[in-house]
Amino acid sequence: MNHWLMKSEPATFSIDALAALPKKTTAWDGVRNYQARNMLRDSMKQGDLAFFYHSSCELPGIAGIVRIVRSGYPDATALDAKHDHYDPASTPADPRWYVVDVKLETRFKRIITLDVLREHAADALADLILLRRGNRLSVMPVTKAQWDFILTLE
DNA sequence: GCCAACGTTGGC
DNA sequence: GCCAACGTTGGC
Repeated sequence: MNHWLMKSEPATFSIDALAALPKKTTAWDGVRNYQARNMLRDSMKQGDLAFFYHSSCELPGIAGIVRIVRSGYPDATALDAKHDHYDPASTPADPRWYVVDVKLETRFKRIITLDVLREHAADALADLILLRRGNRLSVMPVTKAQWDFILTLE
């Protein structure tokens, strides 16, 4: 089983919004970056766990954990001309963008803030992609060691 | 709102 | 295939 971190702007889709859904499950759509797409399409497997990260907000940080409940399949929002995330270059025969389905596993009582994560940037989290300068990747792998360490910060 | 960093686009 | 211009991300 692999571990991941997935970013979302809470103003667009927050962990509370996920918790409010009937089955606490949704397609993680709208990713339009090839590196992230490749992970959604090729690497994320049913049963994997991912941190749900809130970005571009008052308190950036990890808000909880989701489980991947369906591996990669084409992003329908890219095929819908009326949708904000429509991409005319993506077609049903040759889909360009992918989603996975995620289900809420745990909502942390308190966010593990970016500040707290940064406190360990010199040691346990030295290689965490999230903390790399200029990092913009919205879906990224997390090692088991990083995952376990971050859980101790909750 | 600012700005650094980075990915993408398009002219050549 | 290069690279400047542009758009986006995301923290502050």
